[in-house]
Amino acid sequence: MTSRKTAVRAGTAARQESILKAALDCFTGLGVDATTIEDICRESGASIGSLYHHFGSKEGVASGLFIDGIKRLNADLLKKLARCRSAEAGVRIVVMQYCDWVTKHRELARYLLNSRDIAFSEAARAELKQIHRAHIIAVFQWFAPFVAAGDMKRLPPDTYVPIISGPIQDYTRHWLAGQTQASPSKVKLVFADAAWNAMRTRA
Amino acid sequence: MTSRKTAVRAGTAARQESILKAALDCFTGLGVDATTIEDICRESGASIGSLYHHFGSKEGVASGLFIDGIKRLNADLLKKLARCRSAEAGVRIVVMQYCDWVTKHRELARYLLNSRDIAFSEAARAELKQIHRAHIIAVFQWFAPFVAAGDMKRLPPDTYVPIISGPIQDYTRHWLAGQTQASPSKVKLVFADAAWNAMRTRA
DNA sequence: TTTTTTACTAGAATCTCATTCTAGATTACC
DNA sequence: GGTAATCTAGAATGAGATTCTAGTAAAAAA
Repeated sequence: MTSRKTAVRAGTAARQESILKAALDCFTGLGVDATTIEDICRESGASIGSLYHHFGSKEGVASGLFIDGIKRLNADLLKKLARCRSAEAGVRIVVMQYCDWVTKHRELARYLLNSRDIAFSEAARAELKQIHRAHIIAVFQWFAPFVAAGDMKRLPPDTYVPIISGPIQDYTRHWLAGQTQASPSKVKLVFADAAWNAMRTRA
Repeated sequence: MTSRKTAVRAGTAARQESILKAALDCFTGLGVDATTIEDICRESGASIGSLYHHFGSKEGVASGLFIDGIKRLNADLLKKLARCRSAEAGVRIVVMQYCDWVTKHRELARYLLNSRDIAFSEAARAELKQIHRAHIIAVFQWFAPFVAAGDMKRLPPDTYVPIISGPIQDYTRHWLAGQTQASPSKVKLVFADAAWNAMRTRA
């Protein structure tokens, strides 16, 4: 296979974005199962052929939207984490930025929390796994020095994420699902405290 | 409306169970979206008409399986909780029984954790909400005396479940999704410790 | 510039299911 | 035994995802 210029055209990114945006609107309003390809085409102005050219299938649109959202969420966390200067600040920001991001991007967050990647194609799942792995490594690299210095507990590696992020994710999932609970911003300090208490080594 | 005997026939429960069992097998093996009604019929030996008579739709089968699973999970917890005699034992059993149940009923647990009730009908969602509410009330009634006695922290009511159960649920979801993590039974003590530490009032 | 290649758009035709419908079999209850 | 309901069957229908063929237009090559 000779290497080859892909020659992506000018309007392409815009068209893809318009399809993803339309898909999110439809998914939010009608539910993923109930939205048809035609709905997305109508809402985005793309033709069926165009949509299939760019995404290959309805599942391709769904996983594209999912991957795009996860990337934004992850990037936002890394940006904010980079500004922190202590283990406590880091642990707290993990909880706080999740609250803030979910509150700021409600529809997308609802979609991310309610889609289970199980329904995606093998390829999409592999990409997500790769993205997840890279993100976890980046976050762990940030925290590693603090664990080494004894500022944070040393636990089985796979337990950090559930203990720090599990509670706030569970809470926001219920909030987004429309249960009448206080908005995350009202309780985020409770969860940030809980997370830090679970991680701190000194009183 | 005059009250009226419903006259459910003898083999009915067995037939419904066979359909739910077949559905779980198909969902596990092929994924929910990819399994067809015909798949479930073939696997269960039921006809299309019979399946639709009992469940009304594919979504009806999916939500029936979900509701059935949630009921079992909840009932198992309440049974084990009733045997506990301290706040610490109660908090720990919430974590431990979740681990144990998920390990013992892997396929069903995977289905419960990966289905989002968002896709269900209004009626099914209402029933689930009702079941959830009743269960939460029962669990809170068990814990209330200990909170009143000062054995456990007093927090915003909606934060107890996320803080106690959120981490282990997050962990098991990843485990069931096939990430190469240690089985829940290997780390359940870590999560039980974390949950109790987050709730205890005395050192 | 002209030509050629390739990305991209369009939407009609196809095909895969979920669901509906009609008919008939079986069981509970009198 | 009668009869009214539950339950079983599977063919017919219809909705909608996907495919296919035919183009259009931008980029690369000439």
